[in-house]
Amino acid sequence: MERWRPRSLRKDVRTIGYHHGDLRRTVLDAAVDAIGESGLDGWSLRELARRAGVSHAAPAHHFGDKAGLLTALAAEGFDLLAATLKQAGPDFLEAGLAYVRFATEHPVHFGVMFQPKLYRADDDAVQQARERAGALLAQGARAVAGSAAGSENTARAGWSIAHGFASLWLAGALTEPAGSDPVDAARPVLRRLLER
Amino acid sequence: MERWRPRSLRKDVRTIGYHHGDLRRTVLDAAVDAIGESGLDGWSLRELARRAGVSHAAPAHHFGDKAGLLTALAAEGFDLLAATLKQAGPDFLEAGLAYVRFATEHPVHFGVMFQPKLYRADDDAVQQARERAGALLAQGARAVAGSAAGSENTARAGWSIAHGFASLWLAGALTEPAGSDPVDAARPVLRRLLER
DNA sequence: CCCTGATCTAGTCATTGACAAGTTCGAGAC
DNA sequence: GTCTCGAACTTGTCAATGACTAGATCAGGG
Repeated sequence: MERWRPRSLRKDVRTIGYHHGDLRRTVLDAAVDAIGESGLDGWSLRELARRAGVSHAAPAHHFGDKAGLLTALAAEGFDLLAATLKQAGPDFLEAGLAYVRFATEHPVHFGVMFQPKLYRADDDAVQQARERAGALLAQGARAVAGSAAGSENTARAGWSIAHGFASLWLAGALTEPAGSDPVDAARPVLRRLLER
Repeated sequence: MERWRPRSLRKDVRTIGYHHGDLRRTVLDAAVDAIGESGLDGWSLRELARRAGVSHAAPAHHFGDKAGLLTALAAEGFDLLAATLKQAGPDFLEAGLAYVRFATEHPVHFGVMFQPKLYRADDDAVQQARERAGALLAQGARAVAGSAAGSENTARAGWSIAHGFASLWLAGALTEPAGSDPVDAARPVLRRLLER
């Protein structure tokens, strides 16, 4: 976009000089935007660099390579999910709705998180964040399972129905309930696991 | 791999001459293999061409571009899903298990199908195949929903739990039930939607 | 025998991911 | 104040890729 200028002339504009200030954050946000617009294939590290106004190799310093950037995205996603679940509390229905809310509010993170082949799933930050979110998920699952026999399967059922609804919604497969709020649409569906 | 040879010398090996015979099928299969091995990013049209032993531009003739190939894959996937559901019959549990079986037996197709941004979802072949599969899905859903009020939501719950279980299994998120058969693992989970 | 359309080859160009080497800059040591 | 050092970023480069164009080959019908 903007032509390169000598350092001295650039200093005046914010802190955008040789040191960007928070390039990592900026590139990460640009990636979310780009992927959200064009899908998981419609972006490149170089494009993100252009959006951020830095050289084509700058992002590599922070993320190494493309997989590294997606790894960071996944880790951030699990952290966001953990935060959302924590806020929802231990009730199953609330946890499930929070899960759906997270997925629809952060569709790019959600999409990356559950495609381990896209990133380095064995990364430390990812694993730790995943465990934090997993613990909170288990908590919500226990609420519906109680301590009855087969509680494992009930927990899996809870996770599956929330995850499935969110995935199908994001895929545009549930167009019939119209463009209403996904969380409202999810409520009566998730309830089916409780009532009968 | 193999050097180019005049037509006369190549004819002896199968029907691999200027006309491959069934390049479309071959490339499609190669794509499934490649994506299965390296994920949705780890393949290229040129690599598929090399695997098939044709020039780097040959696949483009059949699919146009990368998205065209994935479009063909998605259409094939919906057809395969329809066939699997048809075989399972109208019972909800059987349909759900068939859904899971399809996803785990054709993980690449499944993964592509529900990421519309990767391909041309408005393609005719895709839409028709999607509708065929959708009709059979609705049939299985009706089995659990009956004609009660809120049957729409019950149907969505059925689809969600099957889709969610399949997705999580493929993502490696359900490692705890060990490497057992995914369909066996799904049975008690799907049942939770029926019993209580 | 030739014509036509489908299939595939060959050549090209801008773009990309990844890497190597050099430059700038901030912060702490002295 | 100056020196040093490491982190942040730039510049340059290369093989690989997607997409496009033009041309070659082949099969079948007239």
